[in-house]
Amino acid sequence: MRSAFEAEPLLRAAALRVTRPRVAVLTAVHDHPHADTDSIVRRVRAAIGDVSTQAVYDVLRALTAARLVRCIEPAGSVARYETRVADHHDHLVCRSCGDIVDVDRAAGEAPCLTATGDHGFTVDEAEVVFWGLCPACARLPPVDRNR
Amino acid sequence: MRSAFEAEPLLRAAALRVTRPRVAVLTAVHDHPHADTDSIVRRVRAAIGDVSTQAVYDVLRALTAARLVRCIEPAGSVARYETRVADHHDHLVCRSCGDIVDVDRAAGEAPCLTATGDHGFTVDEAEVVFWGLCPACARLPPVDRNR
DNA sequence: CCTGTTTTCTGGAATGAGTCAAGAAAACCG
DNA sequence: CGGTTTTCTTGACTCATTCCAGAAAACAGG
Repeated sequence: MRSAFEAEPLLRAAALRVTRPRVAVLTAVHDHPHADTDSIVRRVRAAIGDVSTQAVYDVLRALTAARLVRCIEPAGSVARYETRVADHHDHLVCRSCGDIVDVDRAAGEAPCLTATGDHGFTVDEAEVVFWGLCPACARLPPVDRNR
Repeated sequence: MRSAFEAEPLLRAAALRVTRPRVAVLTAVHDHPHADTDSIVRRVRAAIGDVSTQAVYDVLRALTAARLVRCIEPAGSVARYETRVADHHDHLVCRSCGDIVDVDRAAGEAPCLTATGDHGFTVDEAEVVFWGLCPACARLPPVDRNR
């Protein structure tokens, strides 16, 4: 699953050292949005051979800090990552199979729920998660992932 | 911190057996909204003596299934619980200290971000989390809880 | 291109929230 | 009061994630 995606320039632009694990992780996340750490580890190993689990965790943390990837953690799920960081989109999560898809947020309505009575908080982000069932799970008997 | 809150009738109304652990857990969650499991365990033990950790987990699951409490899991935080289940409110989370406060959602604007292009999902809930800094942390040097 | 400095990666052990399972103990029904 | 069913206890266990110390790689300067 080769992609024309070029990880190296992105890493350099972010002032991050270019290493094989980093290129592989960034590419894997780009090619498989919403993947969890474990599947990223497997894809990275398939791509460049042995890589320690720790390295992947470190890389994901570095990439997240550099805003090259974004970490999403829906309730009841492990951490997942995506490279779509430029725009502000939200997520749709299937309660049954855990599948996640992006939903564009119509431009103007960004923080449409302004925190009235914000208790003095300085709000910098409004995160929206839509919960429901994906088409496939909707027509199957309820599997009940009790969450 | 005795409260006039009566857990027993709520349990009965939900067709749940009334046990000391259940009453204690429900009361603790009511009195300390957004508490995590560990602090609930400690409060319950302070209230009624020895209770197994497992019992608290079981009770919280039962109460959640019965919709007497709601479980919230902001990214980077352990599970937290609240008894405010009737209305639909959102949460404001401090990036620094993890503190959570409720924000009322103005009536009409419920799922104001209608999932346009919903990929065929059957959406049943829109969850909104506002991220920022609480007043106390806002005026302190950045503690950086890197999440 | 070689060397030193800094950052990253390896390997292995550890942490901690949460779960599983089997039997003992309570609740509730009549 | 029994009998049934549900809940609680105990203790082992899973699994994502983190910590640590040393080895290896990347980059900057010569």
